[in-house]
Amino acid sequence: MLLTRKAHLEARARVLKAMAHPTRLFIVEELEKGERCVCELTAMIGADVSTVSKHLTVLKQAGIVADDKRGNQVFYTLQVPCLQKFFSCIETVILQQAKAHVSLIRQAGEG
Amino acid sequence: MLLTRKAHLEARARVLKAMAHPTRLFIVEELEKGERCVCELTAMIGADVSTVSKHLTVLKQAGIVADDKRGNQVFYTLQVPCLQKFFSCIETVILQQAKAHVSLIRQAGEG
DNA sequence: TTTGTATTTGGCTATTATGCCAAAAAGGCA
DNA sequence: TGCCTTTTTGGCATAATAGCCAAATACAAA
Repeated sequence: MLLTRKAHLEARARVLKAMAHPTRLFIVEELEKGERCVCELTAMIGADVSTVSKHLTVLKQAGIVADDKRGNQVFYTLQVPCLQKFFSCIETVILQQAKAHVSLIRQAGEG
Repeated sequence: MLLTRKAHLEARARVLKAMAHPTRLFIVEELEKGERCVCELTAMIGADVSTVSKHLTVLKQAGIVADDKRGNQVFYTLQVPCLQKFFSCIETVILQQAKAHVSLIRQAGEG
């Protein structure tokens, strides 16, 4: 074993944490289509360039994306090959949550 | 579509964020083996009961676990059926990260 | 060199997360 | 009822995160 259990849990948590932001999830989804430079992502996201740059740094430090400087632009690419099954798991949670909310609303209506 | 894209990204981020902590990942892994009461989890984790209880609340609000009160104990169960493929994806990121670190160390040694 | 574009970094503030202790709540049992 | 166990909640201190602006850096082109 390369990692103790605690270290392994911490490593997993770091990766999850890096993904756990709407803007960073957007970036990840966008990069699934192909590489994008910071300016393209910034235009799509509509936040300050510095904010987008910092989000990209978070993803990069987690090993989720890689960067490639060409000219005065920096292109980012996805380094994770398995996002589809990753997110299909999260979808089940979201669906369950939605169902639970509906149940609560119905209960409230009945009460 | 039930959710707009932004709302959907936020929903995904909420689920990921709820998982993005070593202690909560530990709880999730433990609950894969079966239901556990708060006192059992607390004994294994070695933090204050109130801390563990708050972590469980986070997981519950994200729809990842459910609770069942029996007597004066509360048992928690996992509500996510697909963790194995979920984590196998994260593992690839962790492995890539580890390889990247090794490369950096080698480069430093050569320099 | 000078200017312009693209990106990162520093600094600041506001918000949120974490973990402990103390106290409250809820149930079991004498 | 009174006491014990289990769990949650409130409060607090500390730390981390997010977003913006301004400044620095890097490269290209005139």
